[in-house]
Amino acid sequence: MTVTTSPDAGTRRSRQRAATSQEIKDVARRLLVEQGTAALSLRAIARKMGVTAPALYRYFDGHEALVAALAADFYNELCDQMEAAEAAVGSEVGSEVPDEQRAEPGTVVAHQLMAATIAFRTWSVTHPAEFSLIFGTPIPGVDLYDETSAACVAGQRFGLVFAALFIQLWAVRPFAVPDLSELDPRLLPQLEEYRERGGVDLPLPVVYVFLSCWARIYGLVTMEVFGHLTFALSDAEPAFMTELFQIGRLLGLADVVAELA
Amino acid sequence: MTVTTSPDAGTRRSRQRAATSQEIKDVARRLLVEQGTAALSLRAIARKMGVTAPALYRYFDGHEALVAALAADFYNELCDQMEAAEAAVGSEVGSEVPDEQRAEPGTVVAHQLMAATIAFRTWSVTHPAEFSLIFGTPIPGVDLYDETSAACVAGQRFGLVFAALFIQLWAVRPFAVPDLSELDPRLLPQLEEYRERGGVDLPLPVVYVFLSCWARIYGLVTMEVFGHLTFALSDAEPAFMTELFQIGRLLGLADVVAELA
DNA sequence: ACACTCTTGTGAACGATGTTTACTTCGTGA
DNA sequence: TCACGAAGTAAACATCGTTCACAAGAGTGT
Repeated sequence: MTVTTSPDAGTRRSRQRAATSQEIKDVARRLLVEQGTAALSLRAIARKMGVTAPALYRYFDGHEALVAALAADFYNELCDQMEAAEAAVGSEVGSEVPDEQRAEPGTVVAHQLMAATIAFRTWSVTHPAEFSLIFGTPIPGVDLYDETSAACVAGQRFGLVFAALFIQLWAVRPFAVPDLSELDPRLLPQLEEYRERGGVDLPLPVVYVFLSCWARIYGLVTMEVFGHLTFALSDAEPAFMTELFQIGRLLGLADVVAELA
Repeated sequence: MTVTTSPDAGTRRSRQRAATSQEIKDVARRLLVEQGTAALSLRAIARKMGVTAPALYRYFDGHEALVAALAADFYNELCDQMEAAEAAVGSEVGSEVPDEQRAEPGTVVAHQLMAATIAFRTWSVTHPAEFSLIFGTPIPGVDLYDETSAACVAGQRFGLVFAALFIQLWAVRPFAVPDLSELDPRLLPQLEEYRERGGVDLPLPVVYVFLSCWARIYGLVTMEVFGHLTFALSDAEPAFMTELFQIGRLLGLADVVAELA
């Protein structure tokens, strides 16, 4: 019934079990990618595996549980991609020119933030089905943001990837932010609570700018993936880069933007 | 087979037909709202209407056609709401103070733009199921943005509500926009084509700002409706208003924002 | 008034789906 | 060795969209 999350601990049975569990998710993902959300059916998965549908209930509590597990995996894969892009920039930029010779401090962090954002879009655009599962319309009956859900912690990890870079950037290279008076008074306690609970240790206006930037990126990428931008643009990548650079300028990264453009 | 779009033209049979067609959509919507996307099934609709499922095929080509028709209706309802809000502001503000006495020209248009945007969010938040259908994950098998689809022209109408206000605002009260050099070169021809085909007669940077603003609004509202913002905010309305005002300032409407805040 | 046509609706059926239940088979740990 | 528990199966139930042949009815032309 309950999915044993044991990694590969001993008892060869559990290893077999984990392998089968993984195979189910692999087949499910292949079906999802190749034939769309509608093809993500237990029976189809079972058929592809040469097994009957009820057998899958030994590994997942049902269809929605499997979807939730997939979502968690996708979240983590996306985070991995973003962190990989971040790490790559770190070595590249860092090795080319010693940090002391740079005109501005925090250039590496800025590049990492850009790279992570680009990686977010790249993964999303190249994995539209997976993206839809985690960022699209909530699947009826699947509370992705429920506690006790693996997808929930994965989602929080995702949030922290951006947040950590933002915090670093602010620490090493603060930028202009709106005045507190420009923020809706009712927003402040919410930001305050998020700062504490989410571990985003920043001044409130910076927290707002962070959320605002994330919403801009999310909006643009979501529109692109869902085809809600085709009414205006045939290829959304240039628009994304333009928007990213505009955000960069907003964060006082004009030099980094000029370097990348 | 084909849905007769005749309003209520003569032949009492077609009136009856239109009424039944409307009842189907009404029942479908009630099911959608009360029980979610999954409950939007032909059989459930038929059951509620005291009729068998195949009867519905006399009115709609199938499940996806019904969904597309609903989407078109929702689009139009949303547009109506936005235009109503726009019209209300026009009379209010216009009657209070004669336009010549205002400090800045175009204040009415600015208020209308704000009101329409707020109306967009209000409708979206109070109609999450309907919103999901038109702005969420594309339903597999339903090309909402296919030509020949009623939803397509409704979608274009929606785009024009914002665009028209933007054009008016720019005409009467131009604002600061990014330099052409800040736009990705590959973006320019796309903007140019959209300007012509979409009838958005504006300088290219203004077209970009328009799309950027729309993406920001879309992103924030989508995140709110889909619950992708709950990780940080318990009530997204203050954040929305803050973002809206920030956009207003970006469009040189600091006075209007101050007035509304 | 009659017959004819076209519309509307029905019932049965087909192939899918998720899920539950009882039953079998078989590996593994004591 | 042997019993326990895990893994898998077959059958069944309730759904779903969709198609088909057919019956009843309204509307119409003569």
